[in-house]
Amino acid sequence: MSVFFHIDLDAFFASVEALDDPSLAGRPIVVGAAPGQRGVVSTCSYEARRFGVHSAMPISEAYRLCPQAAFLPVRMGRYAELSSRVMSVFEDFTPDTIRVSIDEASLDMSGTELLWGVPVRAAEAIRDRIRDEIGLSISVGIAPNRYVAKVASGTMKPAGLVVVEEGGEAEFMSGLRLKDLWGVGPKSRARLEELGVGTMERLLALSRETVESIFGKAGGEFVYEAARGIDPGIYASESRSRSVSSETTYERDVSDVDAIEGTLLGMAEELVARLYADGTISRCVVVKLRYGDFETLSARETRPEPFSGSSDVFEAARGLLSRKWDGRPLRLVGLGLAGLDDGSRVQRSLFEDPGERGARVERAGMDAARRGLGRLTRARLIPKPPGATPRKPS
DNA sequence: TCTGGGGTCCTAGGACCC
DNA sequence: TCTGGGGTCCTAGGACCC
Repeated sequence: MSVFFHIDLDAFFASVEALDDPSLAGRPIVVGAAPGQRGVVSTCSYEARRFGVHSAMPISEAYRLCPQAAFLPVRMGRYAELSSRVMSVFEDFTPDTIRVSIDEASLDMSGTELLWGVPVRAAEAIRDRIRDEIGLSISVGIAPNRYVAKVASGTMKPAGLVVVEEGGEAEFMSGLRLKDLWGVGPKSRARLEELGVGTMERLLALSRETVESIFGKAGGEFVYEAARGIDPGIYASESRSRSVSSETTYERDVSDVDAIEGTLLGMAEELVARLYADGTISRCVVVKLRYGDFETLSARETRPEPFSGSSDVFEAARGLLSRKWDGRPLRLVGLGLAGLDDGSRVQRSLFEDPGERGARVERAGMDAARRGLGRLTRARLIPKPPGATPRKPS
């Protein structure tokens, strides 16, 4: 018999802020952009939610709804630190722990009853340890598969503990609202509603063929199975990341090409450093642009051989920018490296590449930076883009 | 003063090859 | 005049999630 736990940290970023500054406890907390800036709410405390504030809401609106809240910046490093401690508690209970994101994990607890007791007891033990040792609150969903456990964990937040017994998956799902169906977002719901399918009950009445005709083969299969509590395999893929990216929304729209290229160069260096640190390579670069009216487009280039360093990436990005950008002021610029590979097959050609010297110099710079010897920065990065300061990547 | 940033996966069309 | 079918790679865009 299979038993999976899905564990979510409640209002994680906001809870960490309250933990680190007890004077905030019980107050509305909004973590995200500063009021007055361009940006959104990243996470908010339950006290702030009572005012209608929620994740992804424009910060200006959050401020309008709840001006008395504590508005705090995202401190990703601190959250990552606590996240690791939480994950290692999970791993004390089962080595089969998948870290789904910074604030959630999926645990295979099958066959652990002799060690930890029945699932509810085990969940309580985990909850108590996270509370006593770290000071954070969790919600747990327990179910015969990872998908239903995930959905269950979200139905009684905060501090929830929801158990779905073997064989009860379909019934559990049928009692939910359409919006609780993980993987079916606003666009898909709107589509269903146009077709008169506004409830889970109506969705369950549709045949597999009908659902596939609405969402296509893959999407339809997902929705059909998910609605019945059959795990569509949401955590099946391997965890190695397939792309890295960085993007910046300017405080004011920018049309100065030097400023935009300066942003891209900084991103190229950051991304290539991450690739080196992970020992991966990429042959595909993507540039993303967003105009003032929110029109968003992207351009990409795939090469036969991996990029040899950040100048290589930057030059490709510059080419894509000149090809795609029409000169209107940009709200956002982004850079990504896709199709990541561990490089084992192409390692030789990478080292024989003429750009290799540059790459080696760059790696030396990164190593030096890690040893605290300071970082070699290209002159281009030093002057600030006039008229617009890119927000610090966090 | 509306609308972040970092990811994943899917689709659809075109190029190209056999 | 009509004109295969499959497979792979690539590109651009979009939906979704945290």
